[in-house]
Amino acid sequence: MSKYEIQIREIVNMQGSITVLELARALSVSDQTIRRVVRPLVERGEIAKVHGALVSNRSPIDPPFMSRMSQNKLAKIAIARSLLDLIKDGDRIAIDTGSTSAFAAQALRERRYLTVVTNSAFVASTLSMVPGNNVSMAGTQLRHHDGASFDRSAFEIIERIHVDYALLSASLVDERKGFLVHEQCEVDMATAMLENSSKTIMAVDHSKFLPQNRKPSLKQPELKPGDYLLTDKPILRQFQHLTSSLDVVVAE
Amino acid sequence: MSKYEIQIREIVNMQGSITVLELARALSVSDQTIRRVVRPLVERGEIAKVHGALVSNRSPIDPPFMSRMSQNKLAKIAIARSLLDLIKDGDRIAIDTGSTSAFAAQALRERRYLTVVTNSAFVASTLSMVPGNNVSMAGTQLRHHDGASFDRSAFEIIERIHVDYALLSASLVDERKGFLVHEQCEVDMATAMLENSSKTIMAVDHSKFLPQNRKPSLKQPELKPGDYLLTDKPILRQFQHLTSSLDVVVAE
DNA sequence: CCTGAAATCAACAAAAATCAACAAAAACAT
DNA sequence: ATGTTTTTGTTGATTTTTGTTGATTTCAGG
Repeated sequence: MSKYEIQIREIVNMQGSITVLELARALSVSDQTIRRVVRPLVERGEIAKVHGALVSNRSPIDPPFMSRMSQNKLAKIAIARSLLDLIKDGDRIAIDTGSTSAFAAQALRERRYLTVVTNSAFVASTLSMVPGNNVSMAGTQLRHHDGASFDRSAFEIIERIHVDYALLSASLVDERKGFLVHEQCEVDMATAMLENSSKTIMAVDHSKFLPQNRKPSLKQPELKPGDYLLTDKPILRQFQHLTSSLDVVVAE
Repeated sequence: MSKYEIQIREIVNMQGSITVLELARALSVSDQTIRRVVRPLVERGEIAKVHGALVSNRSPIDPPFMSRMSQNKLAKIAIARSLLDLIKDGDRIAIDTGSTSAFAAQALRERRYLTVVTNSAFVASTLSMVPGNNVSMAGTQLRHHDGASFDRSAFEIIERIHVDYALLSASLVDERKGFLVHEQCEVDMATAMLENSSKTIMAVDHSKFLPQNRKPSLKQPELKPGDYLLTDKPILRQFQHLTSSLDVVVAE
């Protein structure tokens, strides 16, 4: 059994399909290697192969449409996978909204007996289906942008439940100002989650370190020393002062 | 099976229809290639083709993972589609939990400016993504069985919002006792929705009229004259006394 | 019923993906 | 260290897919 098998299965099943070349690039190996390690997988019927690509044989229905829209799928899947090294069965976790969290929720279906509190209807729906989980949806009024709630009751519920980890994200990482998002309500929610958790996990893929068209301006709450930063490429020199006190996990 | 199949199915089902040329441009391949790879898809009946374009033959998008579990997919899709004849843009609607409602939510994505209140995280998540909708998730604690909430706050929210239609379902239709479900909390929720709506729509596929292994015993609240019954086969003689005062819609 | 525009089909050449075999590199044990 | 095993990348022959061309069919409007 090759060391890539788990990753490949994960990626194929999450994405629904991927070309051999894309996968080769994603894992930084040659296309021939992909073909080789994939062969036993398709012989065992775990995934299907067509000329040029691999397709999941799990029902084609599975991948959530949110994920399809999103950029940097592979990076986010990698980050979601590395999250599984941190979160164990039975952990309690608060999860914010956003596509990174959507992938995280997908991955966390592998875990059992989680206590989850989230303001994202998508995350809540995904994880509530797992037997043994205890899922709380925080908030009532959902915004259509991402199906998340930021009303007063959302905050009340977040503040009522103390958890082991808060899983947060950001829209942009700025060299000077740190982790930024677009809206004040997101900052407030992140603050509430952070204050009611033992540790915070900030998940940002490498694209968040690059300049963007629509620039966010609001600063996420300060992380504590020992909090985690999950990303998919090594931190560049000019950002390292932001992450020096953090446990940086680089997914690959 | 071509590597484009998943994408094509996704796009066609998502959009409802698309021309061959548009699809060719979308995937940056030639129109000829589209025609070639589409041929097996329409032969297998997965999508339909007309001169110049492809059209989805399913409800607007692939049913969710819940549906794999669920029996009678086709019946439920048919019922969901006929629901679209009742519900118009801008309507306000309360939706209960269950697989019938999951399909209904999928179908209702065609409508805009809906006000939706539901105790199902799946329904909330699905409909909150539609731009223009106003979606409220009722309840906090989700049960893993179906991602629905029946806690006190769920009832408070249902009772706070008055809607045009309550969309309810049942597990079994009994010749003598009428519409039955398994749990008291479901009856309570149905009652709350019914009391805070102008009209009630009861959606039950024909299998609910047949005897079942796991027999439910609790009676749903009484429907009002003029309420709707949506089903997929004509009502048998012995059930007609239950439906005589109702508007019966038989989907096909 | 006829006609012109658009869509489809059939066939062939070009491009891309696959496979098999070998050599280099990495991992392993002795 | 040394030799062995395993894995990986490369090369070139083979197969599959794709785009193009031109002939044929379908559709809408007179």
